[in-house]
Amino acid sequence: MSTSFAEENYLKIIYRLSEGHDEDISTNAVAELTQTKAASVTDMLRKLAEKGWVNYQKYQGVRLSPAGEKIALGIVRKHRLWEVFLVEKMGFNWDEVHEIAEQLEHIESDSLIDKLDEFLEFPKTDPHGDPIPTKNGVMPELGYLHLSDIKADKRCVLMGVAKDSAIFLQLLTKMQLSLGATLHVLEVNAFDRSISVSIDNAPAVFISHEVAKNILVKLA
Amino acid sequence: MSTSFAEENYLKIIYRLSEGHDEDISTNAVAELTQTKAASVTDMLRKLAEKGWVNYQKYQGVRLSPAGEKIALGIVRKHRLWEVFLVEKMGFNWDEVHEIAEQLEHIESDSLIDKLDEFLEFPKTDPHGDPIPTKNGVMPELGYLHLSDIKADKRCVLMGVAKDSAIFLQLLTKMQLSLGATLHVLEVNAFDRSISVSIDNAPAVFISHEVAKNILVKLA
DNA sequence: AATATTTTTTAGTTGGGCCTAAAAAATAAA
DNA sequence: TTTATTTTTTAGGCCCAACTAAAAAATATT
Repeated sequence: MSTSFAEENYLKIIYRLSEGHDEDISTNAVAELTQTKAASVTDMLRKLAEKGWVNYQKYQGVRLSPAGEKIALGIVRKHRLWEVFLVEKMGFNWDEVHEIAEQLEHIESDSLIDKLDEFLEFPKTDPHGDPIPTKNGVMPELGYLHLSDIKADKRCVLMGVAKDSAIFLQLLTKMQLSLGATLHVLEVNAFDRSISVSIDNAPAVFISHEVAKNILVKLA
Repeated sequence: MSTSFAEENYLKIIYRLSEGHDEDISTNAVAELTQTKAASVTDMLRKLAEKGWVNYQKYQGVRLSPAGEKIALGIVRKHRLWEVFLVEKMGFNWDEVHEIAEQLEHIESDSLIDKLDEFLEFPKTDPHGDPIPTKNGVMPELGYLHLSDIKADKRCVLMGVAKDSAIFLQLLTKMQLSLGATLHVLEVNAFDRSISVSIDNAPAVFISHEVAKNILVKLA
């Protein structure tokens, strides 16, 4: 069965909202991310349920069926591979690629994606450190920690971001925070939960809790 | 003003039908290429005329306005650049890229196309020898001849094809006819207008008029 | 010039995906 | 536990881009 542009977007968004927990997703949550109204979401959920891509009971929220998850993972895979292409081959910055990848993720050609994957030398993560689902629909678990959870005196490496809005990414760039940076957490400031961090051994700077929450690291 | 997927397809098809002559395009001709019915075309032509992209008077046929031509050339430019990408970078054959490029041509991002153009080292033609419109909307005139018009004893070089259906292209490949091949027309056979041609100095083979008509060459 | 044929347009529908407004269900507060 | 609030669904419409069937215009034929 073939999927429309709109259907693919819904499945992708339900997937995103489901990551990391096991509760059903509310109609309103979907409406917010799809930039539509709750009534429109209800319509679409009924259709998706009919096609067997979600489990949906009215007033009970929604979750992806195995078939729906497979489609969603395919879209995420395409999105992230295209992002790698845009940054690595086309010279875009990591804050510029999201909107373009939102379009490219709907291009339908399995052989194109296979060839793109090979051309990019089988990347494991996208430019924001997010894992790229495998061809057979498995999302690798990378198990990164949030910088906001790192204790004082620990050292770690910046592996990814938990948010890819352009203004957030631009701020990181301004602060010299890019993938692979080594971070030495010197102090956690109780007052505002900001942290003092030495980035790549430079003199320490403050990082707000809000920012630290959205930075993913692994301990060095 | 922004253009929908469907509108872009209509403009592209009207452009294609207009190339090389100065008559208005009939509703039926458009219907055939868009794979829709004449009634649907009439609807769309009215809309395109309202937006100022075509000149259309009912029962009189249609032609692109300067604004419409500019949009059409932009689509064709994207289509052909993506085809170069698919063949040169992704390793597709020239008969495999049309459908994928039909999708990619609607991706909206000027900076992406600029970067793609640069990445491909500013190609002048696509994998079928068709000229790529410039960024400012000019279609280069290459002035090739049809192989069917070449006189006996002349030598020429295969520069392009006038049709890009997969079965035609696959036949050419089977016959060792690819871009850049040198062709020596030995004889024009009056009976069926087939021609005897030596390809890259190999022993002569027959090429039907139907095939020769769709091969573009320049004299050597 | 009158008639037949072909092409094109109009009129009326359809389905996809969205909307607003109102009703119904679920949840929170008194 | 009754009432108020929030969330979700239904009902009814809208716009886009397609469709069929019938009418009208253009073109071809006799």
